[in-house]
This record gives sequence, structure tokens and C-alpha cells, in this order.
Amino acid sequence: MQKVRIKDIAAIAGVSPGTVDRVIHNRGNVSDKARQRVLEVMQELNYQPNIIASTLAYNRTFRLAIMTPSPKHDTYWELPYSGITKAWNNVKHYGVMIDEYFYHPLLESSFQARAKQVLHDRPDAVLLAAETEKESLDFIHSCLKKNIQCMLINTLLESPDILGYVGQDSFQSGILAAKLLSNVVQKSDYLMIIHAEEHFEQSRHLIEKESGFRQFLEQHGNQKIEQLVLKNHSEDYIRMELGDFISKHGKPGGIFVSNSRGYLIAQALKELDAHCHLVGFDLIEPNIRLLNEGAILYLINQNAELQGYYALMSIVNKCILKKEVPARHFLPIDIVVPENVSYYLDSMHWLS
Amino acid sequence: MQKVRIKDIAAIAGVSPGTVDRVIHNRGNVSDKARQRVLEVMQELNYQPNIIASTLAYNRTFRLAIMTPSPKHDTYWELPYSGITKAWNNVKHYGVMIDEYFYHPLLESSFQARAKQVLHDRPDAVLLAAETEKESLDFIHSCLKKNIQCMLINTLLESPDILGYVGQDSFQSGILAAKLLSNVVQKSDYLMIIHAEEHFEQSRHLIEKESGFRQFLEQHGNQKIEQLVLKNHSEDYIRMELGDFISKHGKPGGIFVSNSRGYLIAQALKELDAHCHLVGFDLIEPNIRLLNEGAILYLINQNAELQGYYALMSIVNKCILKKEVPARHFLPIDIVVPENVSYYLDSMHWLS
DNA sequence: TGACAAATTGTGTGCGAACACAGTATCAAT
DNA sequence: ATTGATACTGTGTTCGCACACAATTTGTCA
Repeated sequence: MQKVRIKDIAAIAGVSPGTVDRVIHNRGNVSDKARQRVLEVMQELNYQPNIIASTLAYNRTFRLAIMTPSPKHDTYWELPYSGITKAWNNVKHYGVMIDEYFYHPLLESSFQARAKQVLHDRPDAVLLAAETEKESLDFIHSCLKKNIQCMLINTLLESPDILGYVGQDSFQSGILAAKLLSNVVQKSDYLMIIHAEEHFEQSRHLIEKESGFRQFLEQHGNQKIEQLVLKNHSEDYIRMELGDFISKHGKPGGIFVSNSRGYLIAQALKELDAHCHLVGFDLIEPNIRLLNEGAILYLINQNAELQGYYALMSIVNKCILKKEVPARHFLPIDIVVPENVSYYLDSMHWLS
Repeated sequence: MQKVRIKDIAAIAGVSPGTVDRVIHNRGNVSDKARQRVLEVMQELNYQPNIIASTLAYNRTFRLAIMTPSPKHDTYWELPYSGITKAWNNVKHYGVMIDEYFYHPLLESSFQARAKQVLHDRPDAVLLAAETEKESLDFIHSCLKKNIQCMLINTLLESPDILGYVGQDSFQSGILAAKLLSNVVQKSDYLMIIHAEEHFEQSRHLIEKESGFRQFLEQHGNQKIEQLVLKNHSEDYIRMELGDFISKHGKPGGIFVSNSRGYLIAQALKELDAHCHLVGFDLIEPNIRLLNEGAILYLINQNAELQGYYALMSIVNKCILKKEVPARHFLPIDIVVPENVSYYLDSMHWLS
């Protein structure tokens, strides 16, 4: 397994390094005879280009635009951004440059403005969180025309023009939540799904989680489901709503909270002295605390930091290292209990 | 964030690149005045060495010895080896060379012979699976004397002389198994722990899993536990043993199989028409099949492929890239059900 | 002040690959 | 025979860094 260099191939094939280089990069101006010979020798010696030397010689820069909601306006996006940063630390020497184009998650005009900037700056690729469907599709199309590659993150948008997708599988995580609850509740009990988000109809992730949840239950015993939408996050409001709901419908066998606000519901239940099995999402501090206290039964985790990490790595692998990457990369859906939570916290400490 | 080169620093500090180089590498023979000036400028421009160019210029080779049980004799070791190979694909350009010193897992003499070879060949580092304590400690000590770094994998051995450890936390996975079962069984039922391994007393992992399992139950309701050791893997034998056991003790509320042979027990239970909740280990094909059929309730997964991957990456990060790496790296303990199993299979497809 | 050693600093080469450019060969047209 | 066009090939420079070696400065003592 010793290293084979262009020089070596050239010597054995009886040509100059330049010719070997031309063959390797299909740069033409090589006689058929020479090309054949070079290819033969390359095959024979199993030539593997030295990517280190190659990178140095190219001396290129690869400009990547990061286009996600601003972490300042939505702290969730700190996680993917952190993953992106960690990945960047591992690949910056390939000449990768990052420019941020954070947009306001609720202002469409903000997205449009950023999109315009990106198209003007013409980076080599865009890492895009496509929060709104129509605008994003238009943008992707414009990028294509300007030869800018698009990698999607967090929300999957069906488009043939994208480089790939890295993110969650919300539907499947809804299925999983249903499975976990159905393992621990009585058939006679009803289950409850809570969206702690006023405009949950506008969040594809929440809708998909609910669909998955319902589908599983329909296919496995058709347990009864009640839904509750909590319009704000104040403790009093939630406690009242829950209290009313329970006195009306009786205590549910299990509760599925579709976003990261599980801790609010668990806390309210504690205060109402009405413990029940609760499945929530995301390893944020209050959730973990209530998980450890037993007020939350399971947390489902789709590592958002890894999302950013993989997304950037995929772009680099594909565009710079010319490796094959999967078109769709779904993060694992981890089941978290107090006994294994620590392994998922700071899951990327081993990276830079 | 433009790039700063040694040249640039030299020019601004008014010295030659050679001097800057000497400062960076603490190679001495630099006047205090020059060193101060250079350090100042480096600080000011936030110099980050170009590791690509550095690697190319070093033109060193780093020889790594892989010392694990032979994958031929124990197929488990195919997984770490596969992870090692994938990691190697990502770092081979740093001049990493791998030599294999597989030993026979049951022959102590085989280990000794390999150890002798390694000490003779004097690699830069060893990736060691320390299956037996005493011999391994001796070996680690010998390595230290010859300035060979040791990274442990799979089995943690307490020694101050090691570079680090990457692997499982067996005790904790036993705890987790107990937790999962206690969530689904009646307090009145008894639990069963099965070691499908004749000489389980000699396997630290199995012992630790059992300890964890028992500890959790002692601390949470003190559920009754029965133990069964299966001395061989023949279907008839297992069915008979289980049948006898159940007719003697009654059907257990849940079964914990401490190694990857859960499928054998699940199969036997099916044939005995005695379904019960079963928690097993490892995502091997028969286990996954029986998980999907519902004959296994949970599988616990500690990705053995990642183990090899992280181990090699840790060595490279530490010894070549001079980054800090954690002294102990435990793999996550994944809870696997049919609804999320696919994400853990081929979990490394995104690498090389 | 000169001689000479020690301390410090500068210069140059090589790592492997990419690519511009100069150079050679071939052949047809004049 | 000379020119020009085309097809092909080799050479040399570059990337940023490491390190050997040459060159220079500084210090010491007679």
C-alpha cells in the first residue's frame, strides 16, 4: 500500500507528468496511444490522487452561502449553525469560505432580500433552510440558472434541482412517538396530542408529526385521540387549559407534545397533580430536567447540530472531494430516557 | 477572514520565514526580541497554520498497528474494522499507514506473539482491543517504554499510560435494559437475565451488563430476577432449557439477553408459544427480523463500527493534528424499535 | 583590534499536484 | 523548400510549509 505519484506513472508509462495530468483531468491534447498507456498504468498501480497536494495546488476558494433563519430570532438555529461551524473547522483548509445570509423567520420580505443578495454574490453553493415552499422553489430555480448548487437542510422540499437534503424525518418521528406511548398505555385509554404553537398549521414539521402519530394508531388498534392547541406559553394559561380539558375528557393515557415545549405541559401536569405518560421532543435543559424527574417519559431527539455538520460535510464531499453522497440523509430518531441522555448531550464533543 | 501565511508574518515582523517557523515550532535559536515581535504579529493577524501545506511538507508517515481479535474468528470485529477502514479513507493522506496484527480471541499465546511483533516493528501508535487484563497491561507498559502510543477500544482498562479509550459503557447499557423492561412489566412478575455464552464469567462486558441490570432493579422496586446461562447455541438445546425453566418458574415478565443472541431466545419462545417482552443487543440481521416481527421488544445498540471510526480519528486528531481529544469516549446507547431501526443501520453511509 | 566560537537569521530545496506555456512533431498548402 | 496550422508533449512555476544548510551577527578573549 505504498503511495503512487503522477511522476511514477509518468515514468512507467514513458510519458511526462504533464501528460498524465491531462489524462487524469480529461484535458484533451493527448494521443490515444499515450492515454491508453497511462490509464493502464494507473489501473495497474491503483493510483489514488493525493488530495492534500491537489488541494494545495488548486489554490481555489469555494464560497458557501448559509441561508437559514437567524439564530437570534429563533434559537433552534443556533444548533445547526454550531454544527456548520464545527464542520467548517475540519474543512476550511480546502479553501471553503462561509458567508452568512440569515433571514428573519417570519418575514417573507427578509427572505427575498437575502435571496437577492445571494444571487448577486454568486457563491459556489448555498446551504438553504427552505422554510416557505414557493419562494424557496423560485430561489432554487434561480440558483440553478446561475450555476449555484443548493443543499437543503431541516425541511425537505421535493425538487430535482437540489444537491441533497439533510434533516429530520418528522412523519417517522410521529410514528415513533405513537409506538412508544402505545407500549405503555391501556387500550381503553385515550391519547392526547398537544401542539404548543399557535400557528401550528403553518409548520410542516408539526403537521407531519401529527400525521405519523395518527397513522400508527389507526394501524394499531385505532386508539382514541384528542387534540389540543395551546395558543401561548404562559404557565397559567397552560395549566388552566389542561385542567379544563382533563375535567372534560378525563385523564389521558398518554400525551404527545409535538414540539420542544413538553416541559411546559409536564410542569402543568405536576401542578395539577395529574401525572401521565408524556413523550416530547428535543434535548433542551427544562425537558431534560423533567425527564430525569420522571415527569417526561421519553424525549425524541433528532440532533440538530449534526444536521448542520452533515450538510456542510456533504457539500464538501460532493463539490470538492467529488465523492458520492446520498441525496437524502435523515438523522437518526433517538429515543432518550434518563439512563442514556448523557450520551446525546454534546454529542459532537469529539469534533474539533 | 483572508488567509495569513508564514511569509506575511515574516514580512510584517521584519524577519525571514525561517525565523517565524522556528518560533512556531519552538525550535529555539531565536532572540527574545524576534520571538516577541513574531508572536505579536501572529496574534494580531490571527495566524492559523495551513495544515494542508504543512502535511505535504512534513512528508512523514505515521504507522498505526491495529491489534484486535481477528474478524475471521469473531465476526463482531468486522464492524470496528470496517469503521477503522472508513476513517482511514479520510485520513490516509496525512501519511497514515495501517498494519494489522489480528490475534485469536481465545488463544493467549496468539496475543503474546502479536504483541511481540508489534514491539519489534515499533509503530507510532497501537489501536488495541485489550481483551485480557494482565497481558494487555504488560503490553501497554512495554509500548510506553518504546514510545508507542496506545489507544484502547471496546474494553476499558484503567491505565494512566493510555492515549484514550473509545467504546461501550456496558454497565450503563445493563441499567438501560432494566429500565426499559421495568416500564412494561407488572411489579409482580419476575425478570429473567440470560447469558447465551458458556464462559460468560470471563467476559467483562457481560458481567458489567448484569451488574447494571441488577443495580437498577435493586434501586427501583427490587423486582425478582432469575438467571439462566445457555451453554451452547443449538436451537433444540435452547428450546428445551427455556421450556424447562418456564415450567419450573412460570413465564417471566421480561427477559434480558446480555449479548447478541437474543434472536435465538426469541425464536425459541415463539416455538414454545410463550411470548414475552425481550430486550437484546446489537443490530444483526436475525435480531432485526425478530424485532420487526414483534418477538423482540427493544434492541440496544452501541454502534461498533463507529467505535473503530472514532478510535482512529481520535488517534489522528491527537497525534497528527495535535488537537485535544477526550480521554474517554463512550458511544451512545441507542434504543432501537422497528420504527427507528433503519436510521441506525448503515449509520455511516455518509462517510467515504 | 583581530581571531574565533556561539548565537542567531536568511536562503533554498522539496513535498505532490495543477496548469500555463514553451517546445516539438506532423502534415498540408503554398 | 518554406510557411502555417494543428496535435501533442515536456518544463517550469505555484501553492504554504518544514527543514537543512549557508550566511550573518554577536559575544568573548587575547
